[in-house]
Amino acid sequence: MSENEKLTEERIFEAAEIVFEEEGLAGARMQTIADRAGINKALLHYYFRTKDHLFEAVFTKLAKKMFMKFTPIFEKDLSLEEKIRFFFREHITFMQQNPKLPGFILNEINHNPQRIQKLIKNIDFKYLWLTILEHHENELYKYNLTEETLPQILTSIASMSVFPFAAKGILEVVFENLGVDFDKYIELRKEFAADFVIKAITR
Amino acid sequence: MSENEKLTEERIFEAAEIVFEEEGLAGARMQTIADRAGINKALLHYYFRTKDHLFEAVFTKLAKKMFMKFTPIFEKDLSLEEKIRFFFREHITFMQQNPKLPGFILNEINHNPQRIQKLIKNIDFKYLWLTILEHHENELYKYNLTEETLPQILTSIASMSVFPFAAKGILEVVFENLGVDFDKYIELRKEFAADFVIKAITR
DNA sequence: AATACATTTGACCGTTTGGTTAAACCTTAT
DNA sequence: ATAAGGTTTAACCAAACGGTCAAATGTATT
Repeated sequence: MSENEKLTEERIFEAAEIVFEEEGLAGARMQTIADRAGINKALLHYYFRTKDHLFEAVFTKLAKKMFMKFTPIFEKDLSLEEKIRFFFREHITFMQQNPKLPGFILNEINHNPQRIQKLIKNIDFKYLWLTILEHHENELYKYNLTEETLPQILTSIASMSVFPFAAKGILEVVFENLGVDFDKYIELRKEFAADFVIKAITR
Repeated sequence: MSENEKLTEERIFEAAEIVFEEEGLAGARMQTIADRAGINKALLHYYFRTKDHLFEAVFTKLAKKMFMKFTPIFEKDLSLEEKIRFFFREHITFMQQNPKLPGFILNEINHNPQRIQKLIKNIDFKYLWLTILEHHENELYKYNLTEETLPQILTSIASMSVFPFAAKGILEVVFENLGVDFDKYIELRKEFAADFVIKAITR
């Protein structure tokens, strides 16, 4: 019963993750999710009252899954360069396993920015910056890292890893034309992106 | 009459551009487009038979508008460094005027990759590479530019300019927390991105 | 075995959606 | 003036959609 319940709710949730990720909130159909979970459509509403409830649950979990991959880097005891290399390796590997996640999250946030607000509103970015200051005080000059350059540098790092997946649909077509394999390109990117960024920010 | 026809069709098309760009194919409603164009819904189907027809027309125009901004750089008579600076200035300025375009196009292509195929299938990327070889033969070594690094470098350039707009919804919330203004960040990015890339690829 | 309660289903409901139709309207050519 | 043909509209349609309901089924408690 409680065993079975977990199973059913889990099956629904997993089906919803796949369908929402593929079709988006507007494109997803409750019937499709029910079919994929192998259950009646009414049972969907028994566990998650409305489509919005179900989507909210799925989105929150997936968004956290995504952003959680960003923060732990700040806490590691590594040099800045090692942190950058570590980030690209870990983050790109994670996206290899969830290639549709970046596009899904970016799109849904653009369609409804309030959704992300409550997820990251309680993160204190100023504190994060102070942590960097503290841990890497002697490296700041070497990398020309100031409070002013920080937004540019951080978004550059994020873009280098996220963009290839957010633009996967285009890149695969372009690469085919060039005889380049997308998966190999991604594998190479783990190191290329790290080299690229470190070279760019080192004085 | 023919004057009026142009006007009506144009009004519909412009309304459709806005609605599709904001809501996406799945989220857009024909009624919303009709309202925005100030006409009857039936008139929509008189000019563009189906929703898919209308979307196809809008998407093709917008996608071309976007990709057209990429190609002319190859033909300019500038040094590689000047080309990179020129690209970021022009491309980011274009996106400032169409901030929702990148997210829209990326998302729709991910949801239906065939759509982009016929748009860029006839572009010969190998030829583009040969053009670069020819125009910048003596600069290739300086920038460590080879047929193998080209995909990594080109996607890095694209990501540096496109990502901030594709992730606008997230960045605006994060920046608010940091006391950073998105528009000022974008203005600064035109030069930062160029410096960043040139520094990264110069030996 | 009987009660109570949670789970699952098929049938159903009201609304929204993309799309159609027949008639009204407008413009132009004769 | 009127016939002809393109343009615009209100009313309508069938299908798809999110959501509900009462009944059926399963499960644990006494």
